[in-house]
Amino acid sequence: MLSYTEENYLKALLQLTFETGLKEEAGTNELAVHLGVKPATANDMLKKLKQKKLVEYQRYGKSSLTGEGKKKAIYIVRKHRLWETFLFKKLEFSWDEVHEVAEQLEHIQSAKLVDKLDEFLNFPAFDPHGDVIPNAKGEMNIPEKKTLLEEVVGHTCTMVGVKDNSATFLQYVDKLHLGINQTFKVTGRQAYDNLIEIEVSGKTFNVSERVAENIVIVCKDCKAGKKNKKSAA
Amino acid sequence: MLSYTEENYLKALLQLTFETGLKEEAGTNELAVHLGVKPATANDMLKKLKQKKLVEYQRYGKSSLTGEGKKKAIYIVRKHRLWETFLFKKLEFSWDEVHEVAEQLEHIQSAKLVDKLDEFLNFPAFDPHGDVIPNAKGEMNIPEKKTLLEEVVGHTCTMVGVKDNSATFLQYVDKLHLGINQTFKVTGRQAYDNLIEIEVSGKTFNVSERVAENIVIVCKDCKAGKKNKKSAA
DNA sequence: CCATAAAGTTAGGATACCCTAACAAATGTT
DNA sequence: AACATTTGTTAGGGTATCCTAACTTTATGG
Repeated sequence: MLSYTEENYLKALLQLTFETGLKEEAGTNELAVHLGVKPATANDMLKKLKQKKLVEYQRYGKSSLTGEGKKKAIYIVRKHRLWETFLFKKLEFSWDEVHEVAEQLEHIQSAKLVDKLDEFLNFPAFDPHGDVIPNAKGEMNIPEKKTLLEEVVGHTCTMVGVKDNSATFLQYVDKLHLGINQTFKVTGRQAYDNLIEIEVSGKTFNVSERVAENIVIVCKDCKAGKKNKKSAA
Repeated sequence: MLSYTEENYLKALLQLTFETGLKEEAGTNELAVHLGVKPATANDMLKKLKQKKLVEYQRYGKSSLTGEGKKKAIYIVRKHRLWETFLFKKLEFSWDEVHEVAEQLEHIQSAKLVDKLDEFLNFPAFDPHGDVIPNAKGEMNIPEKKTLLEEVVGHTCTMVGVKDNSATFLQYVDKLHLGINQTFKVTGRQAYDNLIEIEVSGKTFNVSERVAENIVIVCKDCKAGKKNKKSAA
């Protein structure tokens, strides 16, 4: 059983490496800054987590998660994002309020709770910020985000966010039967006025370029982004 | 801000005094046993909580909560029982599984979360164990429990539990449109066969004595039980 | 290629919570 | 009332997490 604090270090390492994308390792200072502690403190914990075989660490070197450490970190992220989704969808929290509370909820220990929550929310793929929710197997594909404007005709995509947060825009989005986690198909493009034709749960709409460039989506039909399975080293 | 541990001590004191009913004070050893720690540890904490003016404590004396301490303890109980209700009603946990997880969830800090959860659950009055959930004002009336068999005709009562946990019985209860937190009225009693007539959300049913003695209720029309408001000393 | 800056480490100390062991007060028994 | 038992307290120590300050290693750049 990991402590609250140990879990936070694992999550931080995940965010500094795989999630941020480019790097595979993180420095001690960098980690300390991320967690709001002093380098000396982070150093202590790195040694402890190395003991537990959750982190790869060597004196004066960069650190990274082991397979096991990564698996645990992804599980914490899964819980965090499921709770964010719960707060947003069921308890009417706004997207900017969910993070703080989810930081606490992510440490609740109960496998059954996580599974049931996932089911209760209907197995959401993205959280209210448009970030991927790792599935029950610990798989977390990070698809590339783009706007609807950039999507290819014929592809099916999922809305994960908006660029315009105004009430007017959000109401319009709602009218188009769109919303976070809503999956739909781009069925065509009008040659004359460039309107984008989409099919959302059986209904067809035409969307202007102005609107399309403010809708953030991911597309599984396009080349997949980085694949971050728990098994990846 | 109270620590996780401090909160547990306050809750324990509440349970050993007001909740259990008879006593107004608790001893150091008693408290230690309740929390699974040694008396020396409980002693340290009592001194600390006295400093914070949450507990009344004197060397070699019994301890009790101050008004402020009691208010905080009741709030923790409120959170605990709301989470139990959530797990039971929304996530299909059984009544005996909810406690352990709620022990963790009760420490989550977010006033908005508590309010929204309460609303989401439709302001339940009782948790899955039939215990009263303190309301948003910190009021916690502890009504006397009895069986439906003992209820007076004309009174309105709320089901808070069952004595028989068999599937057969629970299904029957369901058929009568009854369940935890369901409020209904006892409208009559058939002189001939002693069946009890109740009115549940507009529908009328006749219940046998056999069934009635297995349904635990509380009645607000009968003399109220102990009233434990946060303001009580 | 060496001096300085940046990054990382160690030692020693603080606090929160828990323990054991020895001691002190209160209670109960006759 | 005197002693035994129960109850409560203190002193001293352990672990986890954090800190500061002094130090070492690595990286940088003239």
